[in-house]
Amino acid sequence: MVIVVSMRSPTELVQVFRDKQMKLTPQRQLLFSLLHDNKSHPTAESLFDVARKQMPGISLRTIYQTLGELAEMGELQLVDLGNGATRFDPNMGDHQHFVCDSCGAIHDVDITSAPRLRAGSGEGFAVEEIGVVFHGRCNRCNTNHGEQDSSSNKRSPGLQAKKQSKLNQINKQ
Amino acid sequence: MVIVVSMRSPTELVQVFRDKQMKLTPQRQLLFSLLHDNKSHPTAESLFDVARKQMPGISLRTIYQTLGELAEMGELQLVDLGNGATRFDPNMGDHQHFVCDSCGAIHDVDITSAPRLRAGSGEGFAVEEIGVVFHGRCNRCNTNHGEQDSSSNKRSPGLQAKKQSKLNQINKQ
DNA sequence: TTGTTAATTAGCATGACTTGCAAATTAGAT
DNA sequence: ATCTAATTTGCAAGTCATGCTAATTAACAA
Repeated sequence: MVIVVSMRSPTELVQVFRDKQMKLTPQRQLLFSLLHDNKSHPTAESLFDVARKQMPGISLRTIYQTLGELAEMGELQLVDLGNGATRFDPNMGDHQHFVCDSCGAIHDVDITSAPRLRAGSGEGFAVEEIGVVFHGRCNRCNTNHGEQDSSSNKRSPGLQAKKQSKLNQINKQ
Repeated sequence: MVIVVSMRSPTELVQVFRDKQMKLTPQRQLLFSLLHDNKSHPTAESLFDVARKQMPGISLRTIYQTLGELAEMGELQLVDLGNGATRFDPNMGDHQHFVCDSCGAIHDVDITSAPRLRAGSGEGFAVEEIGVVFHGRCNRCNTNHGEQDSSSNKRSPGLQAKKQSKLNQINKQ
């Protein structure tokens, strides 16, 4: 049983925006469609690149703006995996993420396969949210190759894992 | 029973550096002492500020450099809480972190109060490491005030929680 | 103590990612 | 068609971290 919970459909979002008296600009509608059912955990930049193909004049600033609004409205999740840029996840279901430290791939992890956490309460904290990120090697990197990623990737690749950014750029092509 | 696992003592680190034929500069030794038993989860900048008082000429670049080395050597942990700058944690014990979304405080959470996770394996991933960050309100913010942090702090404070940076600067004074 | 040298530091430039700002544009109402 | 407030653009600026290199210096040897 796989539960897929994606962001509202573009049509539904149109309604939400109407209700909030927000303008339905073509830029916003384009992003609605690009995000719908999008499981790639895109960054603002990667969405920008895709959006640009359909709407050459669109601004990266607008991408950030709109994504920020959608996040505030609870229509998508911001995911910070501690590496490069913020990821945007239209999957609003209760799930976590697995990051392959070898190829940089990001996969959703069904929260049910991880026991529900309820810690910290003993220490007097009011825990409202728990972020979990799994690190390791994905299926492909684990079986296929022993090489993959020659450079330092053990852990702490220099504080900032710009590795990720590089990998993204490579993967784009 | 509270298990405290801190970084090696300055004296021990001196030995480690000697063994690795690394120079024992006063800058490094100062950082050894500043990090020892440090439970404040400092950023590079905050360490810089403290270090500067004892060694006015020290460079922020050196702080980053040394912290990076210590992390590579497994002497301290890099902690990315998804807000502002990277945190440095000399506590190498198996623990996680609680972040107060109201005041920005960071507290260690004993991993034993959270069930050990072993998820993702079902999906064919080789999980090597799991990062968990608890969000909520700390004791003080929860009881004392209903106000605290007037500005937007609900969640997604604009992708990048520079809030944290501001709070740090305030707290320094 | 002095000299030698490779490691380290300081300082500035640069880079990645994100936001602030103000002028120009435009969706939606009249 | 007009009006106006919301939105988009484009660029400047900010934060955090790293690259680079000249200057400095710890550690070793004579």
